[in-house]
Amino acid sequence: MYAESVCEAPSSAPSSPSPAGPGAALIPVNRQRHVSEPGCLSTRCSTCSLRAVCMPADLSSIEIRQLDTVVLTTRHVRRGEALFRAHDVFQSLYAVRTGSFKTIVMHRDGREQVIGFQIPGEPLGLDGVCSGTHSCEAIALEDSTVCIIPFAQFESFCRDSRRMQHHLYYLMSSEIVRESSLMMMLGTMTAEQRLASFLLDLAARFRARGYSGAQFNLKMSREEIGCYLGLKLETVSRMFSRFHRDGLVEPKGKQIRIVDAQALARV
Amino acid sequence: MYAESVCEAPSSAPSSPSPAGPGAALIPVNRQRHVSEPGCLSTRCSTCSLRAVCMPADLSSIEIRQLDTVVLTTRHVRRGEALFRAHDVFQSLYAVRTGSFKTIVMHRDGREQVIGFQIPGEPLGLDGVCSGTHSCEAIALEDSTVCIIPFAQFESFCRDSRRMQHHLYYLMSSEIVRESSLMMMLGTMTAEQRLASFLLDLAARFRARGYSGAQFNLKMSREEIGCYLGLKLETVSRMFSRFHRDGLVEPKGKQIRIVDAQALARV
DNA sequence: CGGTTAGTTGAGAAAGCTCAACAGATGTGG
DNA sequence: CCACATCTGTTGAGCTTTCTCAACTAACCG
Repeated sequence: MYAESVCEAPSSAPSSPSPAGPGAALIPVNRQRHVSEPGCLSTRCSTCSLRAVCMPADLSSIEIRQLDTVVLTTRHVRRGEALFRAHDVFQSLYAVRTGSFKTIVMHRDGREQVIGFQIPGEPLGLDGVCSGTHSCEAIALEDSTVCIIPFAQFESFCRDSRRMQHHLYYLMSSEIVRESSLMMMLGTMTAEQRLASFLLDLAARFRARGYSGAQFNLKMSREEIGCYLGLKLETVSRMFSRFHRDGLVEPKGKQIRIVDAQALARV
Repeated sequence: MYAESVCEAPSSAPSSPSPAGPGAALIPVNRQRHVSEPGCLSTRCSTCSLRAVCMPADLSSIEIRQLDTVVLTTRHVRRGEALFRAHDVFQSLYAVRTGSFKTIVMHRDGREQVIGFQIPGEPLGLDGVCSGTHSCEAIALEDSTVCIIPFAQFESFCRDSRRMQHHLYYLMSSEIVRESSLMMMLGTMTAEQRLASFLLDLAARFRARGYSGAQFNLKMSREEIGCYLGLKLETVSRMFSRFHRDGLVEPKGKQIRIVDAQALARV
């Protein structure tokens, strides 16, 4: 996890054996026995503390109960493993429960571009809806868990619930807007500005989840950051050093402390 | 228009007076009187030759009739004018009928990034769904016409028709995928490769509409192309010259002839 | 027809890349 | 628990690509 104070399976998860093999990593969740620990993620949407991030705020209790019947399973993905790969058949959307992912698109010549980093509460797999196969791949940056949202069931739920319907539109349109502003970054910004806006974006997302926006752990390498920002890892490293020298950020390897967010925004 | 052989209001449109002032450019279409000319765009979806590009292929006749009751109006946008601007309230999706558009996102400091060029049959406005206001703006590259798809009505139509519902998902997800591959381009390609893939993409889209993929008119300036590709206009111009010298493309100003598409794909 | 805009080309500057050396962190097996 | 290997990150030097600025030409418009 990025922040220290998160309660579910923290760094013990990496060493604990995955309940299912890498081939069949679907783990059914017992919906009756599992009771959410205080302040923790539940295995059901109805009691999950991330629901506010992941689902619309104004669901009725009936809708929430119905949601529990759609989102029945979770899946663990070990660090470095893929949740899905390009050309995999699209069957489900996913929501990050714990851990984090990168999504990448691959050019035929092997070049890859990281198109996003996903942290808890964020959706994965929306790219698969249009063609029935995924166009990008999602790789876990650390041992992670996702909720599985089978698309067929979710769709029929959406036909019943206008709010859910809207939420699905919302998710897809948000992804469109997110990617637009990323294109703006790639097309018009200097290396310095790209890294600054990356850090501020991450900070805002952590803050929205109740974590510190001023201090967090990057789970991705300098190379992955570069791949996301359209830069080489050396350039990313240099920019971190520059921010450090100028008193904007205190990077200790992957541990980042944002010292002067205003200045970072002005870069 | 890009291709010469398109029948509806060709280059006469620019000089013909807009039926409504620039402020209130909504033009009601009389659904009964207007009959589609042979091979031409109709003012109704049921008889529109672009429907195959714009809507799902397998609509029932009932659905098509219902579509006619949703898409009632078109709007003319003069060259350089905006169909919508950032922060405008989102009310409708649009489909380009004639002409072409660019969509741009603006940074607060005035920098702008072109995030797409839209030609007939392509959707506009999907960015507005998530927040209720548009995040980008759509500017006509030439005198153009769009079909107006009021989102509220379209949504309720989608609740009745699973095919339309799917199509809306399809449109949004396609936009996500399109933007991903654009990010790949901006993040990993050289100037030469960017221009090559831009030309090949345009060619494919024209071909899909029955126009020549080997020869077409660019309605956008070198500067706008640069803004899309994350390059300066001089660089775009130099790359055109290089392609010309190498016998890949014959550019005569805005008139482009692709001589060696294979080589272009190999760049 | 003259003024304006769009496109081309050249020369020099700058940002970011490549290659290389090195330092720290991490992990592994003895 | 240490030694070694590996991986990740930092820094420097020189190079490449693209940008900037400028001059010039072509196309377009009133």
